[in-house]
Amino acid sequence: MSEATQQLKAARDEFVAQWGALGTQWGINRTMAQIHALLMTAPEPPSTDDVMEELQISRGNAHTNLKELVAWGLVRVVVRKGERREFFEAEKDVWKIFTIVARERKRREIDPALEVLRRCAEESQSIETAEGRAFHDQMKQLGEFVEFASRMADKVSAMKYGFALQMASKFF
Amino acid sequence: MSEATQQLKAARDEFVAQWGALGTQWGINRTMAQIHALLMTAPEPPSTDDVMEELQISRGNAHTNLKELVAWGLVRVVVRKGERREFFEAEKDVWKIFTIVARERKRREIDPALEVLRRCAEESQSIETAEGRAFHDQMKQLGEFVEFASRMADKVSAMKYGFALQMASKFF
DNA sequence: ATCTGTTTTCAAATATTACTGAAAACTCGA
DNA sequence: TCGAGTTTTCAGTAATATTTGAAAACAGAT
Repeated sequence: MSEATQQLKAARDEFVAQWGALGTQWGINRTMAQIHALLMTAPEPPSTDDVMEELQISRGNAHTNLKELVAWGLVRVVVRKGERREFFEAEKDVWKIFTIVARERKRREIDPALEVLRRCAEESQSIETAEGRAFHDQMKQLGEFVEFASRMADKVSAMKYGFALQMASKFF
Repeated sequence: MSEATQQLKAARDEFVAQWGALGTQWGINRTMAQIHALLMTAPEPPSTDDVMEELQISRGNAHTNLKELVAWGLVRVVVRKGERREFFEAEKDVWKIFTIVARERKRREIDPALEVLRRCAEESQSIETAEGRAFHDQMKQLGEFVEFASRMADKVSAMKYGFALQMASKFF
């Protein structure tokens, strides 16, 4: 193996390992993040077995996390003609990755929060004590803010990257 | 206990429980989120023992998570004159909560990612193969985007709520 | 200096989450 | 319809994260 190839392998391995560690702090499981890193930096879409081998993980694990990445929309399944098995290709465009992650996190983190806040505000609507009103107000304020944040996230996700950059440069 | 008080207690308990569950998906531990919910809706700042009792948790657990909330800046320690023990008061202003969480998540999630990307881009700088260049470009693009996102987060966090609203209404 | 109520620490116990390995269920070609 | 290659599932196991409980440290009050 040439010097250059070795260097590249080292850099890539580090990226995979570190991205995995980061994933953990992001509330994403380590393996899923590692696979994502691997696919993002793969010259050709790997198969399940390639992933298993590179990361030294079991078939079940590789399969589950690849499926999860596909469910997020961060990875596409590719079928090659004449090949039975599936290959996996990561989205590499940073703005697309960003909008996908933003949408997904909104769906998982923001929408359920809104639901909770709405229900709590509703349930405390009619409580006539001072404490009751304070609680109701708190729920309402939180709910309105989260609603606002949610809308903003939608708007930004729907933008083209160029437009976002342009807007940013105008404002800041 | 009056009807109204019971209703309120029920609503509050639900909020605490659900906020705790949400916290989990946010990558925040359940107890920390529950305590936060409890404090946000407390008419008076509770003591460690109050928290222990309300949530039925151990002293060590209550203590650790209260400290963590204080470290985030979401909770303040209050000392009452003539009282030896400490009471804990949550920040209730939604915009402040948002900016604190944004800052903290940036510090924990974005900054380390930037660091990794920068190092990988640097290490692959000099690799002259096609694959090497592709890897380097990928790292650079990711890095530049994360850098951009990071700056935006800073700017937004530094805004006054009114200004943010105004800006939002102008743009969307 | 000692006592008392309180906070802080941390090793051990528990709970949660992720992973493995192997078997079952597909899929397509012959 | 059968069989080889591949994907999917899942019960058991391993790894990780959280919580407990009890002891140590601390800070006034006497």
